Amino acid sequence: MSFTASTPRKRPTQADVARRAGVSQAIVSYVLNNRLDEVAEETRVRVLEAIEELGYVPHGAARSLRTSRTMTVASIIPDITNPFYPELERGIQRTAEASGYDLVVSNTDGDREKEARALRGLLRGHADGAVMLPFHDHRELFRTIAESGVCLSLISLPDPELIDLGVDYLVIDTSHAARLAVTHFAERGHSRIGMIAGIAGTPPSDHRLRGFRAAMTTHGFEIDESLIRYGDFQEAGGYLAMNALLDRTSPPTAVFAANDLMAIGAMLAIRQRGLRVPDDVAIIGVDDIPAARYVQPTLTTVTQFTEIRGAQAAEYLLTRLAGKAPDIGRQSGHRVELIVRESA
Amino acid sequence: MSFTASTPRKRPTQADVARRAGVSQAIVSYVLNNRLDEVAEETRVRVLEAIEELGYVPHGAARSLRTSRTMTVASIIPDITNPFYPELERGIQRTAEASGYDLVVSNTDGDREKEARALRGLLRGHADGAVMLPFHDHRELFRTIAESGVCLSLISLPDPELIDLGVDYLVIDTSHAARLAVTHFAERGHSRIGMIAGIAGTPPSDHRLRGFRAAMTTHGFEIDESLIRYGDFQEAGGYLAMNALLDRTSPPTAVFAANDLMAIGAMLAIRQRGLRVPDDVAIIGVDDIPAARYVQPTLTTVTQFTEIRGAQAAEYLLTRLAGKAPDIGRQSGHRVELIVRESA
DNA sequence: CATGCTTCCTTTTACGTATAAGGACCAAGT
DNA sequence: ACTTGGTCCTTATACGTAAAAGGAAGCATG
Repeated sequence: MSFTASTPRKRPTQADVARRAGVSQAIVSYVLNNRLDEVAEETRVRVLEAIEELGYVPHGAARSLRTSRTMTVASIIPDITNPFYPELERGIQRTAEASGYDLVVSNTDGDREKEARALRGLLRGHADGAVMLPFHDHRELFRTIAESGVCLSLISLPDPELIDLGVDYLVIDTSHAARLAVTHFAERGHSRIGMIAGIAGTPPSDHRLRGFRAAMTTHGFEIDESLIRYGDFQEAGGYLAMNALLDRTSPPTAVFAANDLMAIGAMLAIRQRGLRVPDDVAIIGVDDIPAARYVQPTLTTVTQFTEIRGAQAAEYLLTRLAGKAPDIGRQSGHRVELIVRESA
Repeated sequence: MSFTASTPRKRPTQADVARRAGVSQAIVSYVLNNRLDEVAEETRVRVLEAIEELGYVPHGAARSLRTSRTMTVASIIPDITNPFYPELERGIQRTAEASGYDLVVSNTDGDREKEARALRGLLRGHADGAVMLPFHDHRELFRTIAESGVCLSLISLPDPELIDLGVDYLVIDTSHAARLAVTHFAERGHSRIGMIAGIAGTPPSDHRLRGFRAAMTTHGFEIDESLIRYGDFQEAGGYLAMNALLDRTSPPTAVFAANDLMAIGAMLAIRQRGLRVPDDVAIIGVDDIPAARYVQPTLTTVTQFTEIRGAQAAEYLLTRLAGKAPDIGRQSGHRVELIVRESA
């Protein structure tokens, strides 16, 4: 194997630029950082020309070693293939880029160990801060991270101790989504209502399940535990869970799914049995993913204003990075809203 | 605003660890890099204990300044909200993580300037290499990047000059996808075939359009230019384009959409007019996104084996980063396959 | 004419790491 | 007794940058 073809021409440094412009390295640094008072206009032009000619580009690692800022923010989310998250992501990215930050995305699959791994990456100084939607409890790690000066903006229920450490929260109690769904079902005369929860133990599933139970009780409906099934937040999980529900001697007339993907999977199972949505079984999901508008029948769902929320979480982070945030973490709730389409 | 609450306890360095363990900083570095021959077992244990006690974590920037390796790879893709890309992404991530690399995702919106910006990020040394699906031509920038020693794995048609510089290619000529679609339509007796292309000038659109024209000619069908419309690769674009097609006095009996999202949008437009798929208009898409299985009717589409392909592109990159690749860039084509469902 | 103030440089330092180079000590070989 | 060689350290250096500190010249001030 010869190495004639690929001669990684070493990239120029400020020192190279300085030599070419006939000044010291410091001057180049001053020019790059716009310390206009430090350098004469004529010199500045000469330096800029040298930069152009050599194609100089600052060395990120060196710069952040010196400044202890990386100008990147991390985004730690469970599953990019679930359409909910890219939308969240897009909101985060839009906001981060507007402030000149790069974005690093880590996909955790909702796996505890992968979440921890991504968080430990923060300790290595990969990013100045992170927006995260955690599936698991990482209080200790969060603590260490916050204490080491990395900013955090979490999309979850707030932890008072972490708030004290300056962690911001976008509170995401989607138990209310369940309430909206059950109320809607009730208004349409349903009382035998089932639920397809998500992965047990994860916040998005647990909150919605809790809200479901509360709402059922409020409306005076009996909660039949056998009408509560669990899925994997994917179409397949909704499909399987729905089939299990339909196999019962008295299946539910309405089902609330913890997210849209599972709702869509559930509708498929219903149709495959020759039943109709919403006449035989009504369905409501959560998230309002783009596909909700394009399935047949179109999906009634609870929107969380996903992209806006991502932007908001990122906004928290960026103001904090800019030093414009209070010492104590902020928190804000969010609106959820039922979008009535054809499925319920 | 007081700063008592947030006292960013400065993170410990190797020097701190060394002090605590009663050795020099160099020894700590040796321990961390497993230079077993350099340090006595007893000392090693003492150092490890000190690391544990202080919660030392290596400083990424310092490390990569020293080693000129960042242990991260970048992934530069047009649109994370299009379900096609997260799947590609997942393949890339799986492969990268298996080799201990972190992944940085940049979303370009297919925008020329954003693509260029992400690429310039590579020059700053953000990553050791990148997997990219470019929408635009960046030959000069690619050249500079490759010459500066950053590895590239591109998902596009190969550029001979860049191949010489060691850029790997996953060739993605989806013109063949169009051929499969047209042939399938022909077998079902269609001859008045339209197409919903994507954003004009982008490779995914142009290739498929070119393939479409070629296939139409092969089958001896007349190409009615007014039956070729352009969309934005989103449902909305497909919806609008299909409406335009249906407004014609003699609409097509079959339509090939450049991707599944537009195909789904097109089906919605058809249904809204009280027409049926595939009886009145047959539809074929490209990508086989998850939703293709869940729309009604289910979508006939051409799969590109997306996740596998992402993994393959990443594989190219990683072997190169490991120094196990030939100087000259590699390239491989890929299989595409028609998946016949209900829409055609 | 000393003094201070500007203006615009240069020199120097530090960030945290990896590693080359050098040194101290001890056992073994001649 | 002196090299020789191994083992296990320490010291020193470089990576590329930002910025503090210092210095030289020119000009105005008293």
